[in-house]
Amino acid sequence: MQFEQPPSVRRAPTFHARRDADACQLVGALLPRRAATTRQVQQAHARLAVLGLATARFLPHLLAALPRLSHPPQLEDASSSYPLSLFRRSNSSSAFASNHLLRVLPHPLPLRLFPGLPRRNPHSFTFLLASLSNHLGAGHASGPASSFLGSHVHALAVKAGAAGDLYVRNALTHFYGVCGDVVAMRMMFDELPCVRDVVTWNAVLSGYVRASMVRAARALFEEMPMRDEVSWSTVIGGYVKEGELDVALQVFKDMVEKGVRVNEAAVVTALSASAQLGLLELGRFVHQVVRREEMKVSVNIGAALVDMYAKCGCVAVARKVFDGMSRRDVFAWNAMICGLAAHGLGRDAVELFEQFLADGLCPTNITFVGVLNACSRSGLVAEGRRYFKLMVEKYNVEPEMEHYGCMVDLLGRAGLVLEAIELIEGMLIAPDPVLWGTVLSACKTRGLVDLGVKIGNKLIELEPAHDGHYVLLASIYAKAKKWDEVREVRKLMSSRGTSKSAGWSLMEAQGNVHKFLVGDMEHKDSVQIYNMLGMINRRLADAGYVPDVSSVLHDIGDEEKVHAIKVHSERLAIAYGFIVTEVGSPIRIVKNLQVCGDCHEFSKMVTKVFNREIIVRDGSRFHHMKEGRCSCHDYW
DNA sequence: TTAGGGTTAG
Repeated sequence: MQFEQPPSVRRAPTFHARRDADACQLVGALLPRRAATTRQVQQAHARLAVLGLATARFLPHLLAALPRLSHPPQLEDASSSYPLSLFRRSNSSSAFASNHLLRVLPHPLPLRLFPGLPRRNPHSFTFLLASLSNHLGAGHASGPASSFLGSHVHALAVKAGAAGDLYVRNALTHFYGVCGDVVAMRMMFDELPCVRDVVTWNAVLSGYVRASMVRAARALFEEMPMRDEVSWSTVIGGYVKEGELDVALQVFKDMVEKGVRVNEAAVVTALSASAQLGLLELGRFVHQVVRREEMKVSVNIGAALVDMYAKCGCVAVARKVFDGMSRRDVFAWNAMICGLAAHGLGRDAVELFEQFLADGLCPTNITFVGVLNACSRSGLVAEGRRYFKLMVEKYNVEPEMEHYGCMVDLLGRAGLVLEAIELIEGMLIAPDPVLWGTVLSACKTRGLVDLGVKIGNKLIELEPAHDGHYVLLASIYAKAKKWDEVREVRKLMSSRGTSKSAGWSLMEAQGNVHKFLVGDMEHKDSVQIYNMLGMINRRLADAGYVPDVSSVLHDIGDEEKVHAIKVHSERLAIAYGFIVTEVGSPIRIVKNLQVCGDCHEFSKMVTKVFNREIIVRDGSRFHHMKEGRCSCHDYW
């Protein structure tokens, strides 16, 4: 890209930068304060040219302001080869331009260019290592080969006398951590204890977290002579990564209580933990911290809030946060689209997706998971087919197992079971048995006993340790009232040593989380809970509710089946909700498994008879029950 | 110049 100067400007008095700092300041004044885009840097370049300042002294500062390229430069593409042209026209007597070229170019160019760079300094190793770490951290192959690359750079640094530099050592420590080479990382760390700062400690901490060694990370965290907000957020992120969500939130609370400045990463990870738990009070606590600390609701925090509110049952609040965001990235859109889908608001999700496309944004594989899931939940067959085609043909997104999962579910639920089977059989990748499980589930809802039995037996043969297959097959038999067969399946299941995983329900009340199991007598208020449940049952019976026992798999008499159903964890949670929540406020429950057919009927009836709203998050979706109806339209 | 984070079907 050439910047010709008009003659009138060429005669204008020229600004002479006495020092590099002046040049840096002037270029800085032409750019946004943070994270400029290539386009913005080019605009600043044009203005410099107009001022007659597009010189070797100024250009390196433009290079320094450029974002990293994600693809190797193409010479015919002005914006991607722009860093190279800036570099060529820069002052080659300093390492500054070389270092920023290393930062901007994607792997493997920095590694290739490094030996031939006209000027280098100890910092150059840091830039090179950061480029390698970024590449590996973005999910590209790591392991012994990459670690070897690190030792190669390490050797070069030793030869250049830069290996003692704190920044270089930190970058090396981080690099080994990214490769997963914990031993090499630890050697770097242990070698020169005198050359350490908080970044060194944080690099090791993150190495342990990456290697899923959260215990080692915690031990190191306790041992650290200095900590900053990055140390805290790394530990919180580590616990979230390992699924220790309650510990993650406890560490976040400690961070707040100790008065450590809460940063964006800590908030985002704590929100993610609350979202995964589905516990609204915890999520609200994190949101309150954001407000109290007067933190800016950035794009990342906004997206995390949308996700949290959606996953904690407040899809309307999620939408409010989403609509109020001044800038939204694809993460925010994805969270909102997936959130609407999970709440059974398929048409809203599809509408939002259309708006997303109309705004000219590029959908990712996850956007399509969300929109296909929305179609499947709301029975939008034609739309689902159209988006699946669009995904492949227009957006070049390779269908992954998740997308097939949505499509198989979409077709199966709509009764197009044979088409679903055809789709699986025509797949280019080996189908996950889970897809057959989805078909099996469709056989159950559609009452296709023969096909279901065939697929169920095949699945049990394929994965004998998977309890879900036995459960589904048994419930297909149960629905057809074939109790002998139900007994057979259960016998087979227990002889193979598998058993239905225990279901539980959670309820938040007064800052505590209450967990219930089926027939649970552990709760301190058990007597009251069972009394309340008895009262609810009597009122429902008066209103004409008759239990449907077909979802109970035990080979016991009808009366006992009724009893087993009566004490499902969800009902205990509802009864407890009647005791501890205010009259008129909704009862929110989080379950690990899918809600059973009869509990679903029971809960709907409760909302009608007692005029209470019940919101259940089960293993995969939300049920908003009100006035005897559910947002899932009994379609789940 | 180095360290930390969010969205995913059944």
